[in-house]
Amino acid sequence: MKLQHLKFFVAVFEEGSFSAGAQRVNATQSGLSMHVRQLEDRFQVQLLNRSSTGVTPTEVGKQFYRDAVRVLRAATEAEAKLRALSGAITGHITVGLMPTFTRAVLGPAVIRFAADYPNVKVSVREAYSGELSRQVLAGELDFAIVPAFDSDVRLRATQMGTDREFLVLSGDSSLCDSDRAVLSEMAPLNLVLPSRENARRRKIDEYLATNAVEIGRLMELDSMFTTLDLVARSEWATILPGIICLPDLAGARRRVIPIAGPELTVDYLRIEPSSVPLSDAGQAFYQVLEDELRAAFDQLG
Amino acid sequence: MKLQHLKFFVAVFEEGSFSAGAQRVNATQSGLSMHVRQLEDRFQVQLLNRSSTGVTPTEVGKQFYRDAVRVLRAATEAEAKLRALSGAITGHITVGLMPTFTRAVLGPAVIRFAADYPNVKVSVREAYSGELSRQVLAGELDFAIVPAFDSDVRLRATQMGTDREFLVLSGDSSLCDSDRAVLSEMAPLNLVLPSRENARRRKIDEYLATNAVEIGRLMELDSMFTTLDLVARSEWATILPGIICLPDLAGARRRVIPIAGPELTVDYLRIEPSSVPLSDAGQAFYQVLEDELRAAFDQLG
DNA sequence: TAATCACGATCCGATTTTCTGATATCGCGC
DNA sequence: GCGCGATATCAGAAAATCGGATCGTGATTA
Repeated sequence: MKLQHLKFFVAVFEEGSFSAGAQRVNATQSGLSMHVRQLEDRFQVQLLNRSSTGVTPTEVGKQFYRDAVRVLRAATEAEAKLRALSGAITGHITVGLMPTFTRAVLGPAVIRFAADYPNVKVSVREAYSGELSRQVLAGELDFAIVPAFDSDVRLRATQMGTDREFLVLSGDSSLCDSDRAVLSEMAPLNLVLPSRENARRRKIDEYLATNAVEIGRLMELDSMFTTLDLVARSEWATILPGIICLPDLAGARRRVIPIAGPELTVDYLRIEPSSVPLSDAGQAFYQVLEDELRAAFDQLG
Repeated sequence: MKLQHLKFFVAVFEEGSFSAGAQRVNATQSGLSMHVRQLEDRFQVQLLNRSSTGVTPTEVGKQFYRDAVRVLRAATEAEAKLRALSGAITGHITVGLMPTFTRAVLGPAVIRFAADYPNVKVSVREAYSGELSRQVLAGELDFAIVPAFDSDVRLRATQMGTDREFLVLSGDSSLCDSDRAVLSEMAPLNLVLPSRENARRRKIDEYLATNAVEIGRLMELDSMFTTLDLVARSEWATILPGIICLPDLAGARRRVIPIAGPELTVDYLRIEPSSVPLSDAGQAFYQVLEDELRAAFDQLG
């Protein structure tokens, strides 16, 4: 089995088509067909069900996909580190992160990055999404991670992952005793939320409206730490993405309950100027961030 | 970069020689030379220092080695699972484990194995090493994991890993307040140890003798659970391998202190009849065990 | 000091694998 | 029944891999 087999299979799997997969990896459709068939023949399994409209994975195919991406991830990481150690990756990158990232993801990421890429200097700016996209447009940042994307042709956006939002209460609050928070069925909440300039806020407002959630009092607070502190020691509640709740999951100061019926989610996007490609150093740092984000998701389950 | 590059590099690295590495992977010396050189050229790094007596890795080479084995491990695991899912791996295997393994490693291992290899039935027998090697010789076990190896031509042994031994005391004992236990400098200990038939015991006796450790009273107990219970609620102490201490590291009932000055270690070996090759199912189960052992080592640090 | 030995680097021809582009085939909707 | 969009198949070209022979180089030995 070669890496090529895995790479091609993953491309077909993700695109749902041999032809589309071939485009993505700059190869021919027949090449991919052969490779996947070789895998199936060698191991005597069916990975994909072919039809004239494309392909759908079998159960075995889905499981193998997970293993395949793990292998590919490890391989590209090994390559990246080697390139870094050769001193080829160097420079100074400046990235912007939404406050969510700076609590649970940034810490481990910078530690690993500093060790693996000794020749790269990193500067991190923290701000909300509007300000971040402005800075990216102004060329002040190599890239930024933002929760939502106000489409702009001058920006290129790539999806990084999807997180769930959680209801956060003080540890001794009696407002909710279930392990899923159905907001529309709860007593009117006193909510602390970020201001309307915040991209997440807009999505939350929409959710509250469409799901007929009753709100008691509303406080606007654009400081993450103050919000967390306030929630811990009062009956005020707030709504936060999963990755920022991680440190609270174990502790007792705050209770963290997934929002259900229906779920409320946040998408994390990377945005960068569409005119200039991301530097090697920037890509490397993004890789590490993404990796840590994935690790955080795994902890959330 | 291809898997072949990694496989060849790892072979050369571990054997410390191109020629020896070539033998191991059934290839020619020139082939390995080319592959490693390609890696070095492509990434502009020096991985190995060549001399006429063999090769020694550079710092970069050592780091890359770690990444390389991670990739290869992931790849072989993916292959194994695929083979398993095809239903090709089937049968009934019987393995023998020393009691150490049944506490921290066996649990996770059987859960994973049952999920990944639905067509294989596993039976586990628990016994001390002498009894286990007898059963392997009698053909009653596919393989066994034992702490030491009384060389016997009818058995093939492969090293699985090396673990440290720890001194285990009750949680409120005052016998040792350091985070390393230097036995020769401590007050005479009351020790609970397995009987002399146990292979670990022989190594412990040797250690106590050569390091002039003073022993107070000695109790022989061949039951792991009774030993743990006794230690928790009395001033008796015992000596146990790291992986069996894992569940105690967090708790307060027992204190677990690494033995130092010098270290005391255990080697885990897999033994099987040298006349018959290990079945695919047996190899698969061993892989999972090894993987969990490695995970346990990682937790020990 | 010279012969020997063990090892890695390099070269070249034979072989095998891999990739492509064209063509055949299939299933579905119209 | 026909055309569209999809995959499978095939044969030739290109590329890589492999293996044996040869050369250079240190360390060791007589």
